[in-house]
Amino acid sequence: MNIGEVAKKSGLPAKTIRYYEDIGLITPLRDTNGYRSFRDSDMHKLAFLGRSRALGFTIEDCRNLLALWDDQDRASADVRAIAKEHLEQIERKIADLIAIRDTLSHLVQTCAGDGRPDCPILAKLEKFPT
Amino acid sequence: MNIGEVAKKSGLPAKTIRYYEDIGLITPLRDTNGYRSFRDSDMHKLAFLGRSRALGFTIEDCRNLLALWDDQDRASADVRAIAKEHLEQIERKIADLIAIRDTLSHLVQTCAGDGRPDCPILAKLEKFPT
DNA sequence: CTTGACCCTCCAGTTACTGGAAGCCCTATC
DNA sequence: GATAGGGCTTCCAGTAACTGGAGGGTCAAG
Repeated sequence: MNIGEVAKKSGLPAKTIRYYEDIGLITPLRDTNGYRSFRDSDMHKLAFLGRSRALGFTIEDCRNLLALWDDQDRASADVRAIAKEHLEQIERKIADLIAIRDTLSHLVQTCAGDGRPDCPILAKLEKFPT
Repeated sequence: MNIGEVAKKSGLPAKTIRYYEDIGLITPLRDTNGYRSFRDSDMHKLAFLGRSRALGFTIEDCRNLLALWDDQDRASADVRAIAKEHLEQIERKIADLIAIRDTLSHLVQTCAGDGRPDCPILAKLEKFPT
C-alpha cells in the first residue's frame, strides 16, 4: 500500500504518517522507487495511533502503549497506569476549563455588548486578581 | 522598576515579560545602562495580560483586548465578541474532554491492572473505531 | 510525449513560552 | 583595587505535534 491509500484508510494525513515514521513510531518498507510500502501491520499501528491520539494520549504515551501492545508478556497494570495518569490530567484540565468557563460566561452575560465603551469584561481584566 | 521587580509584582516570569516586549505587547523604556525601565502603565498592561492569559485568551486575543482597553471610544460589543468566541471554544473543548474522559474512565475501570496481559484498553485502541 | 496525480525530501512556521550560554552592570566586601 | 554575587542583557535552540510549501522524481493514461 502506498501512503495515499493508507492515509485514506487510517484517516491520518499523509504528512502525519511521514512524521510518525520520522519519529520512529512506524517503519514501513520502501519500494524500489523510494515510495513507502505499508504492510497490514503498519496500517494497524497507524490505526492504533489514530485512536490513541484521538483519546488525547501524547506521542510518548502512544509510543509506550504501542510497545505494550506489541509485548505479549505485558502486564495490564502498565497500560492501566498510563491511562489512569492521562485520565487524571484530563480531569484536571476539565476542572480548569470549567472554572474559566464560569467566569467567562458570567462576564459575557453582564456585558451589554453595544456601542458604549463600558465593559465589565475589561474591568475584570483590569482590576481584579486572577 | 527593573524587570525583576515587575516579575515579582505581576507574577509573570522575566522571560515572559521580555517575550511580551519582543512581540510588541509592551514597550518599556530603557535606562542608560540598557536595563528595561517599567512604568506603572507597563505594569498595568502586564497584569492585564496575566489575567487575560489565565482566562485562556490567546496572545492575539490579548493584543486585541489590550487595544480595546486603551481605546476610550471602544464599543463593548467588540470586547464581548472576543470573549464570546473564546467562551464557545472553551465549551467545545470541555465537551470534547468530557467525551474522552467518559471513554477513558470506563476503560480504566474495566482494566484489571494486574500482571496479566489481557487489557480492555489495548483492545479498544486496537479494534474499535474512534 | 505530455499531463496530472502521486510520491519524495527538506525547510520553515505554528503557540507561547522556557532554558541556557556568553557577557555586561552594580553593589558590597576584603 | 580586585573580586564575588546577583541582576540584567542578547541571542540561539528547544518544546508538541504537526502543517504548508518548494522543488523535484514517478507512474499510468491518452
